[in-house]
Amino acid sequence: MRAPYGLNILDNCTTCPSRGEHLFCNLSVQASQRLNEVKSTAVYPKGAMLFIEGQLPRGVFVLCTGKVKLSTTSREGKTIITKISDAGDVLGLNAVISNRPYEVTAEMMEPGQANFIPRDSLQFMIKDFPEAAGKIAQQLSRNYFTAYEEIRTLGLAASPSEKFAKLLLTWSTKTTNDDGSSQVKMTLTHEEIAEVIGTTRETVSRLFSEFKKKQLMQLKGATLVIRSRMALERIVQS
Amino acid sequence: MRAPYGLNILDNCTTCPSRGEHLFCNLSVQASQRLNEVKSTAVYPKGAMLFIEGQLPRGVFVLCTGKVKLSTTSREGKTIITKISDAGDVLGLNAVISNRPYEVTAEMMEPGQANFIPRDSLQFMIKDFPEAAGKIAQQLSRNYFTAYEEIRTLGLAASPSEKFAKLLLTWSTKTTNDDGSSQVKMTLTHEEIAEVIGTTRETVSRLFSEFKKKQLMQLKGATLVIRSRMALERIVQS
DNA sequence: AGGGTTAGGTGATGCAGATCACACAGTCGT
DNA sequence: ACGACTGTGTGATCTGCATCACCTAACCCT
Repeated sequence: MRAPYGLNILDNCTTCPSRGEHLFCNLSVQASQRLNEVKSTAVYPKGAMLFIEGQLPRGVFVLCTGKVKLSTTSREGKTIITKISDAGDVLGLNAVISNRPYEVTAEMMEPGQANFIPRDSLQFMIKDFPEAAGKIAQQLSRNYFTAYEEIRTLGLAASPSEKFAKLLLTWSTKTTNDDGSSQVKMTLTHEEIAEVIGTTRETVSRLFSEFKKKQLMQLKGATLVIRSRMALERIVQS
Repeated sequence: MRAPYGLNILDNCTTCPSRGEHLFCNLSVQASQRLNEVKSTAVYPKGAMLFIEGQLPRGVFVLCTGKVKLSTTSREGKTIITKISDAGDVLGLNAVISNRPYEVTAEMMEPGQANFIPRDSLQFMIKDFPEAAGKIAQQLSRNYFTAYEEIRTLGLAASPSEKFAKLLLTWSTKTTNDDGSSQVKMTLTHEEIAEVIGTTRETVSRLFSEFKKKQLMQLKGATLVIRSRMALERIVQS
Protein backbone atom coordinates (compact mmCIF):
# COMPACT_ATOMS: atom_id res chain seq x y z
CA MET A 1 0.00 0.00 0.00
CA ARG A 2 1.24 3.41 -0.95
CA ALA A 3 1.62 5.98 1.76
CA PRO A 4 -1.29 8.38 1.65
CA TYR A 5 -0.65 11.77 0.13
CA GLY A 6 -0.86 13.66 3.35
CA LEU A 7 2.31 12.03 4.49
CA ASN A 8 4.51 12.79 1.56
CA ILE A 9 3.09 15.43 -0.71
CA LEU A 10 4.94 18.13 1.07
CA ASP A 11 8.27 16.37 1.08
CA ASN A 12 10.60 15.82 -1.80
CA CYS A 13 8.34 12.91 -2.48
CA THR A 14 9.61 9.94 -4.38
CA THR A 15 6.41 8.01 -3.90
CA CYS A 16 4.21 10.43 -5.81
CA PRO A 17 2.40 9.02 -8.79
CA SER A 18 2.64 10.90 -12.09
CA ARG A 19 6.40 10.98 -11.74
CA GLY A 20 6.52 13.90 -9.40
CA GLU A 21 4.74 16.25 -11.71
CA HIS A 22 2.27 17.12 -9.01
CA LEU A 23 2.16 20.47 -7.38
CA PHE A 24 4.71 20.92 -4.63
CA CYS A 25 6.65 17.80 -5.38
CA ASN A 26 10.36 18.12 -5.91
CA LEU A 27 10.66 21.50 -4.32
CA SER A 28 13.84 22.57 -2.63
CA VAL A 29 14.33 21.58 1.00
CA GLN A 30 13.64 25.10 2.20
CA ALA A 31 10.47 25.43 0.19
CA SER A 32 9.14 22.11 1.43
CA GLN A 33 9.89 23.16 4.94
CA ARG A 34 7.97 26.37 4.51
CA LEU A 35 5.05 24.44 3.08
CA ASN A 36 5.04 22.17 6.08
CA GLU A 37 4.83 25.18 8.32
CA VAL A 38 1.88 26.79 6.58
CA LYS A 39 -0.19 23.76 5.71
CA SER A 40 -2.84 22.36 7.98
CA THR A 41 -4.30 18.91 7.63
CA ALA A 42 -7.88 18.04 8.38
CA VAL A 43 -10.29 15.16 7.95
CA TYR A 44 -13.62 15.89 6.34
CA PRO A 45 -16.80 13.82 6.57
CA LYS A 46 -18.86 12.81 3.58
CA GLY A 47 -20.87 15.72 2.30
CA ALA A 48 -18.49 18.33 3.68
CA MET A 49 -17.99 21.38 1.48
CA LEU A 50 -14.36 22.38 1.09
CA PHE A 51 -15.54 25.55 -0.58
CA ILE A 52 -18.59 26.87 -2.33
CA GLU A 53 -19.00 28.54 -5.69
CA GLY A 54 -18.88 32.28 -5.33
CA GLN A 55 -16.96 32.41 -2.04
CA LEU A 56 -13.85 34.51 -1.91
CA PRO A 57 -10.81 32.29 -2.13
CA ARG A 58 -9.45 31.33 1.29
CA GLY A 59 -6.75 29.02 0.05
CA VAL A 60 -6.03 25.80 -1.80
CA PHE A 61 -6.71 22.23 -0.78
CA VAL A 62 -4.45 19.34 -1.64
CA LEU A 63 -6.53 16.20 -1.47
CA CYS A 64 -4.85 13.30 0.36
CA THR A 65 -7.59 10.69 0.45
CA GLY A 66 -11.20 10.52 -0.62
CA LYS A 67 -13.08 11.79 -3.63
CA VAL A 68 -14.34 15.31 -4.21
CA LYS A 69 -17.15 16.37 -6.49
CA LEU A 70 -16.67 19.69 -8.25
CA SER A 71 -19.87 21.25 -9.49
CA THR A 72 -21.49 24.47 -10.67
CA THR A 73 -25.12 25.41 -10.38
CA SER A 74 -27.08 27.88 -12.44
CA ARG A 75 -29.55 30.30 -10.95
CA GLU A 76 -32.37 28.09 -12.16
CA GLY A 77 -30.99 25.23 -10.12
CA LYS A 78 -29.49 23.12 -12.86
CA THR A 79 -26.23 21.56 -11.74
CA ILE A 80 -23.32 20.20 -13.69
CA ILE A 81 -20.47 18.19 -12.25
CA THR A 82 -17.30 19.30 -13.93
CA LYS A 83 -14.86 16.92 -12.32
CA ILE A 84 -14.45 14.17 -9.77
CA SER A 85 -11.15 14.81 -8.02
CA ASP A 86 -9.16 12.28 -6.09
CA ALA A 87 -5.91 11.93 -4.18
CA GLY A 88 -3.21 14.35 -5.30
CA ASP A 89 -5.51 16.87 -6.93
CA VAL A 90 -5.18 20.52 -6.05
CA LEU A 91 -8.45 22.32 -5.53
CA GLY A 92 -9.16 26.02 -5.67
CA LEU A 93 -5.84 27.01 -7.16
CA ASN A 94 -7.24 29.13 -9.96
CA ALA A 95 -9.43 31.13 -7.65
CA VAL A 96 -6.49 31.83 -5.36
CA ILE A 97 -4.06 32.79 -8.09
CA SER A 98 -6.45 35.08 -9.92
CA ASN A 99 -8.03 36.22 -6.66
CA ARG A 100 -11.51 35.65 -7.95
CA PRO A 101 -14.32 33.74 -6.25
CA TYR A 102 -14.19 29.97 -6.39
CA GLU A 103 -15.83 29.04 -9.66
CA VAL A 104 -17.07 25.66 -8.38
CA THR A 105 -18.33 23.99 -5.26
CA ALA A 106 -16.11 21.24 -3.84
CA GLU A 107 -17.94 18.58 -1.88
CA MET A 108 -16.50 15.46 -0.28
CA MET A 109 -18.14 12.39 -1.80
CA GLU A 110 -16.64 10.16 0.85
CA PRO A 111 -14.78 10.91 4.05
CA GLY A 112 -11.22 12.01 3.35
CA GLN A 113 -8.23 14.05 4.30
CA ALA A 114 -6.88 17.25 2.78
CA ASN A 115 -4.09 19.73 3.34
CA PHE A 116 -5.11 23.34 3.41
CA ILE A 117 -2.76 26.14 2.40
CA PRO A 118 -4.06 29.62 3.13
CA ARG A 119 -4.12 32.18 0.38
CA ASP A 120 -1.63 34.55 1.93
CA SER A 121 0.86 31.83 2.73
CA LEU A 122 0.73 30.65 -0.85
CA GLN A 123 1.37 34.14 -2.13
CA PHE A 124 4.29 34.62 0.20
CA MET A 125 5.63 31.28 -0.94
CA ILE A 126 5.53 32.44 -4.53
CA LYS A 127 7.45 35.56 -3.60
CA ASP A 128 10.07 33.78 -1.54
CA PHE A 129 10.46 30.70 -3.70
CA PRO A 130 10.15 31.55 -7.38
CA GLU A 131 10.46 27.86 -8.18
CA ALA A 132 6.95 27.45 -6.76
CA ALA A 133 5.51 29.77 -9.38
CA GLY A 134 6.72 27.45 -12.10
CA LYS A 135 5.07 24.49 -10.42
CA ILE A 136 1.87 26.42 -10.10
CA ALA A 137 1.93 27.43 -13.74
CA GLN A 138 2.32 23.77 -14.64
CA GLN A 139 -0.63 22.84 -12.48
CA LEU A 140 -2.77 25.62 -13.91
CA SER A 141 -2.06 24.61 -17.43
CA ARG A 142 -3.02 21.05 -16.54
CA ASN A 143 -6.27 22.34 -15.08
CA TYR A 144 -6.85 24.31 -18.25
CA PHE A 145 -6.30 21.22 -20.29
CA THR A 146 -8.95 19.22 -18.45
CA ALA A 147 -11.33 22.18 -18.66
CA TYR A 148 -10.80 22.15 -22.37
CA GLU A 149 -11.58 18.46 -22.56
CA GLU A 150 -14.82 19.29 -20.83
CA ILE A 151 -15.59 21.96 -23.38
CA ARG A 152 -14.96 19.52 -26.17
CA THR A 153 -17.31 16.91 -24.75
CA LEU A 154 -20.01 19.42 -23.96
CA GLY A 155 -19.73 21.30 -27.21
CA LEU A 156 -18.89 18.64 -29.74
CA ALA A 157 -20.40 15.38 -28.56
CA ALA A 158 -23.82 15.23 -30.06
CA SER A 159 -25.90 12.70 -28.22
CA PRO A 160 -26.05 11.62 -24.59
CA SER A 161 -24.99 8.14 -25.70
CA GLU A 162 -21.79 9.59 -27.06
CA LYS A 163 -21.04 11.48 -23.90
CA PHE A 164 -21.87 8.45 -21.80
CA ALA A 165 -19.54 6.28 -23.83
CA LYS A 166 -16.85 8.92 -23.47
CA LEU A 167 -17.32 8.96 -19.73
CA LEU A 168 -17.06 5.18 -19.49
CA LEU A 169 -13.86 5.38 -21.48
CA THR A 170 -12.28 7.86 -19.11
CA TRP A 171 -13.24 5.59 -16.23
CA SER A 172 -11.74 2.54 -17.82
CA THR A 173 -8.46 4.15 -18.82
CA LYS A 174 -7.15 3.85 -15.31
CA THR A 175 -7.69 0.14 -15.06
CA THR A 176 -7.50 -1.54 -18.41
CA ASN A 177 -7.13 -5.29 -18.46
CA ASP A 178 -5.02 -7.31 -20.84
CA ASP A 179 -7.99 -8.54 -22.88
CA GLY A 180 -9.39 -5.04 -23.40
CA SER A 181 -11.97 -5.33 -20.64
CA SER A 182 -11.81 -3.45 -17.39
CA GLN A 183 -13.59 -3.11 -14.10
CA VAL A 184 -14.51 0.07 -12.30
CA LYS A 185 -16.17 0.64 -8.98
CA MET A 186 -19.31 2.70 -9.49
CA THR A 187 -19.28 5.59 -7.09
CA LEU A 188 -21.77 7.86 -8.81
CA THR A 189 -25.52 7.64 -8.81
CA HIS A 190 -27.41 7.86 -12.08
CA GLU A 191 -28.45 11.33 -11.07
CA GLU A 192 -24.80 12.37 -10.70
CA ILE A 193 -23.82 10.77 -13.98
CA ALA A 194 -26.60 12.77 -15.57
CA GLU A 195 -25.08 15.92 -14.13
CA VAL A 196 -21.70 14.97 -15.51
CA ILE A 197 -22.84 14.39 -19.08
CA GLY A 198 -25.53 17.03 -19.02
CA THR A 199 -28.69 15.02 -19.39
CA THR A 200 -31.47 13.67 -17.19
CA ARG A 201 -31.51 10.84 -14.71
CA GLU A 202 -34.04 8.90 -16.77
CA THR A 203 -31.91 9.08 -19.86
CA VAL A 204 -28.92 7.73 -17.94
CA SER A 205 -31.04 4.89 -16.69
CA ARG A 206 -32.06 4.07 -20.22
CA LEU A 207 -28.47 4.36 -21.40
CA PHE A 208 -27.45 1.74 -18.87
CA SER A 209 -30.09 -0.66 -20.16
CA GLU A 210 -29.17 0.09 -23.73
CA PHE A 211 -25.44 -0.41 -23.23
CA LYS A 212 -26.03 -3.60 -21.27
CA LYS A 213 -28.25 -4.94 -24.01
CA LYS A 214 -25.61 -4.07 -26.59
CA GLN A 215 -23.07 -6.04 -24.56
CA LEU A 216 -20.93 -2.98 -24.10
CA MET A 217 -20.86 -3.35 -20.34
CA GLN A 218 -22.37 -5.24 -17.48
CA LEU A 219 -23.01 -4.57 -13.83
CA LYS A 220 -21.97 -6.84 -10.96
CA GLY A 221 -23.18 -5.25 -7.79
CA ALA A 222 -21.36 -1.97 -7.60
CA THR A 223 -18.62 -2.87 -10.05
CA LEU A 224 -18.97 -1.98 -13.66
CA VAL A 225 -17.44 -4.35 -16.16
CA ILE A 226 -16.59 -2.76 -19.47
CA ARG A 227 -16.41 -5.38 -22.19
CA SER A 228 -14.27 -3.70 -24.77
CA ARG A 229 -12.96 -0.20 -25.08
CA MET A 230 -12.91 -0.55 -28.84
CA ALA A 231 -16.67 -0.90 -29.08
CA LEU A 232 -17.13 2.20 -26.95
CA GLU A 233 -14.70 4.16 -29.06
CA ARG A 234 -16.76 3.31 -32.12
CA ILE A 235 -19.80 4.82 -30.38
CA VAL A 236 -17.95 7.98 -29.53
CA GLN A 237 -17.02 8.89 -33.06
CA SER A 238 -20.06 7.47 -34.78
CA MET B 1 -5.47 56.89 -30.90
CA ARG B 2 -3.73 54.40 -28.69
CA ALA B 3 -0.42 53.04 -29.80
CA PRO B 4 -0.91 49.53 -31.19
CA TYR B 5 0.13 46.69 -28.98
CA GLY B 6 3.08 45.68 -31.02
CA LEU B 7 4.81 48.87 -30.09
CA ASN B 8 4.41 48.74 -26.41
CA ILE B 9 3.50 45.35 -25.13
CA LEU B 10 7.08 44.44 -24.58
CA ASP B 11 7.99 47.62 -22.80
CA ASN B 12 7.11 48.65 -19.31
CA CYS B 13 3.93 49.74 -20.93
CA THR B 14 1.85 52.44 -19.38
CA THR B 15 -0.55 52.50 -22.28
CA CYS B 16 -1.76 48.94 -21.78
CA PRO B 17 -5.47 48.54 -21.15
CA SER B 18 -6.54 46.37 -18.21
CA ARG B 19 -4.23 48.33 -15.93
CA GLY B 20 -1.12 46.47 -16.89
CA GLU B 21 -2.41 43.09 -15.91
CA HIS B 22 -1.50 41.73 -19.28
CA LEU B 23 1.22 39.24 -19.79
CA PHE B 24 4.66 40.82 -19.99
CA CYS B 25 3.59 44.21 -18.82
CA ASN B 26 5.45 45.75 -15.94
CA LEU B 27 8.41 43.45 -16.16
CA SER B 28 11.83 44.56 -15.05
CA VAL B 29 13.96 46.41 -17.55
CA GLN B 30 16.21 43.43 -18.09
CA ALA B 31 13.30 41.09 -18.66
CA SER B 32 11.66 43.44 -21.15
CA GLN B 33 14.95 43.75 -22.94
CA ARG B 34 15.26 39.99 -23.20
CA LEU B 35 11.72 39.79 -24.53
CA ASN B 36 12.52 42.33 -27.19
CA GLU B 37 15.44 40.21 -28.28
CA VAL B 38 13.51 36.98 -28.63
CA LYS B 39 10.23 38.26 -30.04
CA SER B 40 9.52 38.57 -33.71
CA THR B 41 6.70 40.58 -35.17
CA ALA B 42 4.78 39.65 -38.27
CA VAL B 43 1.69 40.69 -40.16
CA TYR B 44 -0.81 38.00 -41.06
CA PRO B 45 -3.49 38.14 -43.76
CA LYS B 46 -7.10 37.27 -43.17
CA GLY B 47 -7.54 33.52 -42.95
CA ALA B 48 -3.96 32.87 -41.83
CA MET B 49 -3.56 30.12 -39.27
CA LEU B 50 -1.31 31.06 -36.37
CA PHE B 51 -1.41 27.46 -35.27
CA ILE B 52 -3.55 24.41 -35.75
CA GLU B 53 -5.13 22.10 -33.22
CA GLY B 54 -2.88 19.12 -32.59
CA GLN B 55 0.38 20.73 -33.67
CA LEU B 56 3.27 20.62 -31.27
CA PRO B 57 3.65 23.98 -29.58
CA ARG B 58 6.16 26.21 -31.35
CA GLY B 59 5.61 29.25 -29.16
CA VAL B 60 3.12 31.87 -28.07
CA PHE B 61 1.57 34.71 -30.02
CA VAL B 62 0.74 38.07 -28.53
CA LEU B 63 -1.90 39.66 -30.66
CA CYS B 64 -1.28 43.33 -31.49
CA THR B 65 -4.09 44.10 -33.95
CA GLY B 66 -6.85 42.13 -35.58
CA LYS B 67 -9.20 39.43 -34.38
CA VAL B 68 -8.46 35.75 -34.06
CA LYS B 69 -10.94 32.91 -34.05
CA LEU B 70 -10.11 30.01 -31.74
CA SER B 71 -11.86 26.79 -32.63
CA THR B 72 -11.87 23.04 -32.16
CA THR B 73 -13.17 20.45 -34.56
CA SER B 74 -14.32 16.93 -33.81
CA ARG B 75 -13.43 13.98 -35.98
CA GLU B 76 -16.94 14.09 -37.43
CA GLY B 77 -16.28 17.60 -38.62
CA LYS B 78 -18.39 19.54 -36.14
CA THR B 79 -16.66 22.76 -35.16
CA ILE B 80 -17.07 24.97 -32.12
CA ILE B 81 -15.60 28.40 -31.72
CA THR B 82 -14.38 28.75 -28.17
CA LYS B 83 -13.23 32.32 -28.24
CA ILE B 84 -12.75 35.40 -30.37
CA SER B 85 -9.46 36.96 -29.31
CA ASP B 86 -8.42 40.50 -29.93
CA ALA B 87 -5.57 42.91 -29.23
CA GLY B 88 -3.57 42.03 -26.15
CA ASP B 89 -4.58 38.41 -25.94
CA VAL B 90 -1.94 35.75 -25.57
CA LEU B 91 -2.45 32.68 -27.72
CA GLY B 92 -1.01 29.23 -27.29
CA LEU B 93 0.35 29.77 -23.81
CA ASN B 94 -1.17 26.67 -22.28
CA ALA B 95 0.17 24.42 -24.93
CA VAL B 96 3.67 25.84 -24.52
CA ILE B 97 3.70 25.69 -20.73
CA SER B 98 2.35 22.16 -20.49
CA ASN B 99 4.22 21.14 -23.62
CA ARG B 100 1.17 19.54 -25.13
CA PRO B 101 -0.22 20.03 -28.63
CA TYR B 102 -2.20 23.21 -29.24
CA GLU B 103 -5.74 22.40 -28.17
CA VAL B 104 -7.31 24.85 -30.63
CA THR B 105 -6.83 26.28 -34.07
CA ALA B 106 -6.11 30.01 -34.23
CA GLU B 107 -7.20 31.71 -37.43
CA MET B 108 -6.99 35.39 -38.29
CA MET B 109 -10.47 36.75 -38.94
CA GLU B 110 -9.06 39.97 -40.33
CA PRO B 111 -5.54 41.02 -41.23
CA GLY B 112 -3.47 41.80 -38.15
CA GLN B 113 -0.15 41.83 -36.43
CA ALA B 114 1.25 39.56 -33.75
CA ASN B 115 4.43 39.06 -31.79
CA PHE B 116 5.77 35.56 -31.73
CA ILE B 117 7.86 34.22 -28.86
CA PRO B 118 9.41 30.82 -29.49
CA ARG B 119 8.89 28.04 -26.98
CA ASP B 120 12.52 27.73 -25.97
CA SER B 121 12.99 31.43 -25.49
CA LEU B 122 9.98 31.54 -23.23
CA GLN B 123 11.29 28.70 -21.15
CA PHE B 124 14.67 30.33 -20.80
CA MET B 125 12.93 33.53 -19.80
CA ILE B 126 11.12 31.71 -17.03
CA LYS B 127 14.39 30.30 -15.77
CA ASP B 128 16.25 33.58 -15.90
CA PHE B 129 13.45 35.86 -14.76
CA PRO B 130 11.31 34.18 -12.12
CA GLU B 131 9.03 37.22 -12.15
CA ALA B 132 7.85 36.09 -15.57
CA ALA B 133 6.54 32.83 -14.13
CA GLY B 134 4.20 34.76 -11.88
CA LYS B 135 2.88 36.74 -14.84
CA ILE B 136 2.35 33.58 -16.75
CA ALA B 137 0.50 31.96 -13.87
CA GLN B 138 -1.78 34.98 -13.77
CA GLN B 139 -2.45 34.72 -17.45
CA LEU B 140 -3.11 31.00 -17.25
CA SER B 141 -5.58 31.42 -14.47
CA ARG B 142 -7.36 34.07 -16.51
CA ASN B 143 -7.51 31.66 -19.42
CA TYR B 144 -8.89 29.04 -17.11
CA PHE B 145 -11.54 31.42 -15.95
CA THR B 146 -12.81 32.13 -19.45
CA ALA B 147 -12.73 28.42 -20.22
CA TYR B 148 -14.92 27.89 -17.22
CA GLU B 149 -17.36 30.49 -18.39
CA GLU B 150 -17.58 28.54 -21.59
CA ILE B 151 -18.30 25.35 -19.68
CA ARG B 152 -21.05 27.08 -17.79
CA THR B 153 -22.75 28.35 -20.92
CA LEU B 154 -22.41 25.06 -22.73
CA GLY B 155 -23.42 22.91 -19.78
CA LEU B 156 -25.99 24.99 -18.00
CA ALA B 157 -27.74 27.13 -20.56
CA ALA B 158 -30.65 25.12 -21.74
CA SER B 159 -31.87 26.52 -25.01
CA PRO B 160 -30.15 28.17 -27.95
CA SER B 161 -32.12 31.33 -27.17
CA GLU B 162 -30.51 31.49 -23.77
CA LYS B 163 -27.02 31.04 -25.16
CA PHE B 164 -27.70 33.58 -27.84
CA ALA B 165 -28.90 36.11 -25.29
CA LYS B 166 -25.82 35.40 -23.21
CA LEU B 167 -23.60 35.98 -26.22
CA LEU B 168 -25.25 39.28 -27.00
CA LEU B 169 -24.74 40.30 -23.40
CA THR B 170 -21.01 39.60 -23.53
CA TRP B 171 -20.82 41.64 -26.71
CA SER B 172 -22.63 44.58 -25.23
CA THR B 173 -20.65 44.68 -21.98
CA LYS B 174 -17.79 46.39 -23.69
CA THR B 175 -19.84 49.25 -25.00
CA THR B 176 -22.84 49.96 -22.82
CA ASN B 177 -24.61 53.23 -23.30
CA ASP B 178 -26.05 55.42 -20.58
CA ASP B 179 -29.65 54.46 -21.37
CA GLY B 180 -28.98 50.73 -21.22
CA SER B 181 -28.71 50.30 -24.98
CA SER B 182 -25.52 49.57 -26.82
CA GLN B 183 -24.15 49.15 -30.30
CA VAL B 184 -21.82 46.48 -31.54
CA LYS B 185 -20.25 45.91 -34.89
CA MET B 186 -21.21 42.47 -36.17
CA THR B 187 -18.11 40.65 -37.28
CA LEU B 188 -19.42 37.10 -37.24
CA THR B 189 -21.58 35.36 -39.78
CA HIS B 190 -24.64 33.45 -38.63
CA GLU B 191 -22.74 30.29 -39.30
CA GLU B 192 -19.99 31.38 -36.95
CA ILE B 193 -22.43 32.45 -34.27
CA ALA B 194 -23.95 29.01 -34.56
CA GLU B 195 -20.54 27.49 -33.91
CA VAL B 196 -20.09 29.70 -30.89
CA ILE B 197 -23.34 28.78 -29.20
CA GLY B 198 -23.41 25.21 -30.47
CA THR B 199 -26.41 25.19 -32.74
CA THR B 200 -27.19 25.39 -36.45
CA ARG B 201 -27.08 28.28 -38.84
CA GLU B 202 -30.82 28.08 -39.44
CA THR B 203 -31.58 28.34 -35.76
CA VAL B 204 -29.39 31.42 -35.45
CA SER B 205 -31.20 32.97 -38.35
CA ARG B 206 -34.54 32.32 -36.65
CA LEU B 207 -33.18 33.65 -33.38
CA PHE B 208 -32.35 36.91 -35.07
CA SER B 209 -35.89 37.27 -36.41
CA GLU B 210 -37.33 36.30 -33.03
CA PHE B 211 -35.22 38.76 -31.06
CA LYS B 212 -35.91 41.52 -33.53
CA LYS B 213 -39.63 40.85 -33.29
CA LYS B 214 -39.43 40.92 -29.51
CA GLN B 215 -37.73 44.31 -29.71
CA LEU B 216 -34.65 42.98 -27.98
CA MET B 217 -32.34 44.16 -30.72
CA GLN B 218 -32.27 45.63 -34.18
CA LEU B 219 -29.88 45.59 -37.06
CA LYS B 220 -28.60 48.65 -38.90
CA GLY B 221 -26.37 47.45 -41.64
CA ALA B 222 -23.51 45.73 -39.90
CA THR B 223 -24.09 47.30 -36.49
CA LEU B 224 -26.21 45.56 -33.95
CA VAL B 225 -28.25 47.73 -31.62
CA ILE B 226 -29.13 46.09 -28.36
CA ARG B 227 -32.18 47.71 -26.85
CA SER B 228 -31.84 46.85 -23.21
CA ARG B 229 -29.49 44.54 -21.39
CA MET B 230 -32.11 43.97 -18.73
CA ALA B 231 -34.52 42.30 -21.12
CA LEU B 232 -31.77 40.00 -22.33
CA GLU B 233 -30.81 39.13 -18.80
CA ARG B 234 -34.37 38.05 -18.16
CA ILE B 235 -34.11 35.66 -21.07
CA VAL B 236 -30.89 34.19 -19.81
CA GLN B 237 -32.23 33.12 -16.47
CA SER B 238 -35.76 32.36 -17.55
C1' DA C 1 -24.01 41.24 -68.14
C1' DG C 2 -23.50 36.74 -66.67
C1' DG C 3 -22.16 32.96 -63.76
C1' DG C 4 -20.17 31.59 -59.44
C1' DT C 5 -19.88 31.96 -54.65
C1' DT C 6 -21.23 33.12 -50.03
C1' DA C 7 -24.56 34.80 -46.63
C1' DG C 8 -29.04 34.73 -45.06
C1' DG C 9 -34.15 33.70 -44.80
C1' DT C 10 -38.01 30.30 -44.16
C1' DG C 11 -41.17 26.37 -44.66
C1' DA C 12 -42.06 21.19 -43.83
C1' DT C 13 -40.84 17.14 -41.40
C1' DG C 14 -39.18 13.90 -37.97
C1' DC C 15 -37.16 12.35 -34.01
C1' DA C 16 -34.33 12.28 -29.80
C1' DG C 17 -34.65 13.33 -25.45
C1' DA C 18 -36.92 16.22 -21.73
C1' DT C 19 -40.80 15.86 -18.88
C1' DC C 20 -44.33 13.70 -16.22
C1' DA C 21 -45.99 9.94 -13.80
C1' DC C 22 -45.68 5.92 -11.70
C1' DA C 23 -43.93 1.49 -9.61
C1' DC C 24 -40.45 -1.03 -7.15
C1' DA C 25 -36.14 -2.17 -4.50
C1' DG C 26 -32.88 -1.25 -0.87
C1' DT C 27 -31.59 1.06 3.36
C1' DC C 28 -31.99 3.78 7.15
C1' DG C 29 -33.78 5.13 11.75
C1' DT C 30 -36.85 4.15 15.60
C1' DA D 1 -41.94 -4.15 11.19
C1' DC D 2 -42.94 0.22 10.03
C1' DG D 3 -42.69 4.40 7.42
C1' DA D 4 -39.66 7.48 5.07
C1' DC D 5 -36.04 8.12 2.43
C1' DT D 6 -33.15 7.64 -1.77
C1' DG D 7 -31.95 5.37 -5.89
C1' DT D 8 -33.61 3.09 -9.97
C1' DG D 9 -36.49 1.20 -13.96
C1' DT D 10 -39.91 2.23 -17.63
C1' DG D 11 -43.96 3.67 -20.01
C1' DA D 12 -46.63 7.72 -22.41
C1' DT D 13 -46.51 12.16 -24.16
C1' DC D 14 -44.89 16.50 -26.02
C1' DT D 15 -41.77 19.68 -28.17
C1' DG D 16 -37.68 22.18 -29.61
C1' DC D 17 -34.49 21.94 -32.71
C1' DA D 18 -31.77 19.52 -36.30
C1' DT D 19 -32.27 18.39 -40.88
C1' DC D 20 -33.56 18.87 -45.56
C1' DA D 21 -34.83 21.60 -49.20
C1' DC D 22 -35.46 25.48 -51.27
C1' DC D 23 -35.17 30.58 -52.39
C1' DT D 24 -33.35 35.41 -52.43
C1' DA D 25 -29.81 38.96 -52.03
C1' DA D 26 -25.23 40.66 -52.30
C1' DC D 27 -20.81 40.42 -53.93
C1' DC D 28 -16.83 39.20 -56.68
C1' DC D 29 -14.60 37.82 -60.82
C1' DT D 30 -13.51 38.05 -65.80
